Amino acid sequence: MPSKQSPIATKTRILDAAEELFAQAGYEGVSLRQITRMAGVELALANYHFGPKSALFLAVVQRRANELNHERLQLFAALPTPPTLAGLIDAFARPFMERSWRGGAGWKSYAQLIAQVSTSPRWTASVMSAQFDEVAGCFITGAQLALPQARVRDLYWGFHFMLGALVMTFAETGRVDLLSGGRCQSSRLDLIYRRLIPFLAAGFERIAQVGGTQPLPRVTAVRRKNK
Amino acid sequence: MPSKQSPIATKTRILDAAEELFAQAGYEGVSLRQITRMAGVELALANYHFGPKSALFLAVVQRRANELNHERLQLFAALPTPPTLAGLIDAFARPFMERSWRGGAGWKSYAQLIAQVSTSPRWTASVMSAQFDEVAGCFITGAQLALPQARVRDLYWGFHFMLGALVMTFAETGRVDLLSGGRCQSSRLDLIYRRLIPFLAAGFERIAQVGGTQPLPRVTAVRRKNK
DNA sequence: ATAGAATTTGTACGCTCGTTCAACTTAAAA
DNA sequence: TTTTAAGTTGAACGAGCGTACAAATTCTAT
Repeated sequence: MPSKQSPIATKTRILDAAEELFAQAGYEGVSLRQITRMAGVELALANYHFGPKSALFLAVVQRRANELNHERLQLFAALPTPPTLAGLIDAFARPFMERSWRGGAGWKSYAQLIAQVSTSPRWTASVMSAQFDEVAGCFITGAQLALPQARVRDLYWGFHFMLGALVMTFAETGRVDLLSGGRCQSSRLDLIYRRLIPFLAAGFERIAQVGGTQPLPRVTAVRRKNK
Repeated sequence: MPSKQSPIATKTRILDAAEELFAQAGYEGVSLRQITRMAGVELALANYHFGPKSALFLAVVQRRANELNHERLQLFAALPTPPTLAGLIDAFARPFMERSWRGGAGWKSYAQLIAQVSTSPRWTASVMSAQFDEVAGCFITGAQLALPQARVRDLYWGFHFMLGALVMTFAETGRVDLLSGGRCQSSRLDLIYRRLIPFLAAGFERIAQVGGTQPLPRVTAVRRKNK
């Protein structure tokens, strides 16, 4: 006796389960059987609604990407001209951060999933760039206004470093919890955020000043001597 | 006719192949058959030399971790007292960065593998913390000397952000290449490094000053209004 | 030279994987 | 009410998976 509910309910349940499991174990680490079992639906429904596994994965990523991009653009538009650097960084980071913090378990899983996808070369072009690079371009444009003396290339690198710090935060691996003996908690995204924005703003400002011209500390020579 | 060579040569070939493939597709994304095929050895040799697949994965991570940790500690010891902040960051980042840059394909794969492992909750405690947290603790100790006015908790968060930027760089996903239209190249780790160290040093300094007390830019109010 | 240990080979087992499909049930349109 | 489409079910397919093991080979020490 097939218990037929609204097809969008079925699709949502599959997406939710896939989101959580993919975030925990990665694309190949999860089987369609695990996903449909957690979703409480039959195996074949995954294929019926989404096609092959890879398309389901893409659907999981896309579902929340649009909402994120939309709000980021809204916040960009609401900035003054020229924007402050901290305001620009906040406008980029806050939509994701706030949802991961209090948007429910789904958004938390999504953030962890994006964190893993961001560091894997095989998903970069097809998933990350395809979904997020348009808005990233807007960020760079805003950064040029906020730091007009900076060279564009340095702003790209700043964006790259910013992404790294964000991604590491989203991942919520709990490593800093272990390392600090509990003094820091990965789950307190609000406390992290208060430090993240000044950290990144200061980094951008320094990069805008010195670019790639700064001589590096000469620790290498000492290493050679000791070896 | 079994072509028997030195067993350490066999083990090395398996480790090299596993390292490269794990870096490309993750733990579950690679089969022992793929690994042994690339290594040019029989399937059963993987089990004979390393035991189950999970032990092979751990062996891949451990092989280069010891060398890294050792040199990091050497560089720490060679720093003046108190260390400069940039020197401390350099001592932590350079061993990995320099090997990933010109240490050959193996080190490059290893860096990409560590980047993926770093953002996956399931490997954090058993792999990342177990291998690298002792040296990470030394970094924090040094940071306390370099920034005596900072609260320790803020230094942990600075370390967390630094790890994120490092990991994103190691991943070499090529995303910034796409985003910048070729103006930036993920593979030019030397050029990135010149910007990474000042970026991180400035971030640490700012965090040491303001900690979590900084009020955030009030973009949220605008968002509410627009919605 | 030969015994014994270490390494390599080839094959096989049981299991899970993604995908497919015809039959069946439900909802909506005529 | 009948027709038609959409959604669901359960079973099956071939393929690849990690692991195990006895036989064959090569090295090492006596």
